[in-house]
Amino acid sequence: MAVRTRFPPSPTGFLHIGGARTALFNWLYTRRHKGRMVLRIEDTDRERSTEESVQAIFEGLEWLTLDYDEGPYYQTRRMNRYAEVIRQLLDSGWAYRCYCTKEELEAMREQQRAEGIKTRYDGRCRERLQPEPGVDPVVRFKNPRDGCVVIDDLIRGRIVIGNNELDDLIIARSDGSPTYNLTVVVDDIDMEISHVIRGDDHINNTPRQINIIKALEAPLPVYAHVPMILGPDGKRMSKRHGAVSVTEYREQGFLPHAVLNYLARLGWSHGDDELFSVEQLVNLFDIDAVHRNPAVFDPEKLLWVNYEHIKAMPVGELKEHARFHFEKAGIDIDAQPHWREIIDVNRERSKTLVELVDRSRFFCQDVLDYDPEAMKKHVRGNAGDILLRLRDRFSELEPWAANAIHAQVHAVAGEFDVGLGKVAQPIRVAVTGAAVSPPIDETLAILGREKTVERLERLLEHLKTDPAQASATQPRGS
RNA sequence: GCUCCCUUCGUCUAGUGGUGAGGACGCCGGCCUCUCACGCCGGUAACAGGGGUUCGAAUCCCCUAGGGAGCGCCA
Repeated sequence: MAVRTRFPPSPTGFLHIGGARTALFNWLYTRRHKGRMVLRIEDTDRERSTEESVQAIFEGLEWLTLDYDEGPYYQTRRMNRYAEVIRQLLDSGWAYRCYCTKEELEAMREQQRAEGIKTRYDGRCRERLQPEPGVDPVVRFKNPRDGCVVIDDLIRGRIVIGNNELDDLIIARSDGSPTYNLTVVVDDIDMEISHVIRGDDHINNTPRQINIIKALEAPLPVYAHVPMILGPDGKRMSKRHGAVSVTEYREQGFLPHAVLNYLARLGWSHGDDELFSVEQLVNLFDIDAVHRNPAVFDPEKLLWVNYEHIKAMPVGELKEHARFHFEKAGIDIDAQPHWREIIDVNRERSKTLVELVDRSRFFCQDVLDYDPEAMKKHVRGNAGDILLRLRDRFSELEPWAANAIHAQVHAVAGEFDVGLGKVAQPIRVAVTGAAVSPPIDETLAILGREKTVERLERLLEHLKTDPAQASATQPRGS
């Protein structure tokens, strides 16, 4: 059987992490089985659907590099088709008009709750012969009363639901517009969907949809219900759990393939393996290895996966992904002659691209002010003398390379009879404005002689004009 | 309330009748060390509970408990 899947978001918000995983599973399954995936925008809720959401979904999918083979189809453009099917169901006796008012239905549910039974429509309009004047009727599907529906779910196994648990659901509103359970069935049939892979919050809808498909005498797709992603509180992921919009992860400096890697491992595994490229995912993923139980989203582990991807990615590619973040920081990374070294030296200490940019900043931009804490801690005592000596040595150092710089730093430490920290830390403050950088010799080598000397001098100047700081001319302990 | 689904370390998971229950993230020690980070070594920590079946159950069955989802003229 040719595999045809679909990803059917409703454009009532951004593409969130749960939807992204559903899209991913569909995509992986489709690619793995050389099938075709269709994108379908389920926008029949005119009240809540927005064009911005449609764009956000496209953007999210594109960022994640999840492409599709057909579509996007819009349900709002298929209204005539739904009307036709509703007509057909009415004509064949599989559907009927219901004139119950909302008040009447609410009273019925109230009654049922009081009796402790499942709230559902009791089918009271099934036998109605005369229309109720002044009421625009809805159309209900006449669900079978006997027998049961069997779902052979690829993930859950066999699920059996008695028809007596189901009620006559509304397939057309009183304004004639179709509802979800009708449109999804019609579309899946028309688009010849072979595999329905969706969140398990849809399990309860599946038997109803199967009954409609049967009434339409169409072939049934294979179902696979994937477990939900839960927030740290064990509840279903939602807006209040923070960054759930996929594009938010881009903002925070995640690599799209790292997000995919992490998402795939939520509910799916391949032995003890943790890190996968997208290509490996496509080759290894299979739907029956997906678990039945829901998974809690762990931001810490996502960070780690991201870090591993940052380390493994070719530097040129990494630069392209980081460009967005460099630009936000006002840095033209392409203008940096040593961009390659800057990225390489920082990537292995950065869990996100935002952090990579932060750590790269001082290489690309002038140091304008000094962290007071760092000044207090490292630029004191004879630090000024040390910096002065360093400035002199560096000015004529040849060649300007990490090992030569290393030797000078050691030599100066020896001359002043201090530990390496007493030399390296003041340099860091001068060169970065704070107390953190890669190894000082590499850092200076990349920075270049000119900027190094310049920044040493600038800090020396700063010390002269700031009497609060320890001065180069004052002996220690005075 | 009713229906459906789920249940191995805090989290993600390996495990399909015989394991000292393994890995990963995190966390805690130690080593390394010019800061940060890495790396290395070590440690903490789980089969929800109760009944069966079996020579033997994390693995099979039942019950209980807990969690999740659904019960719309939303999708």
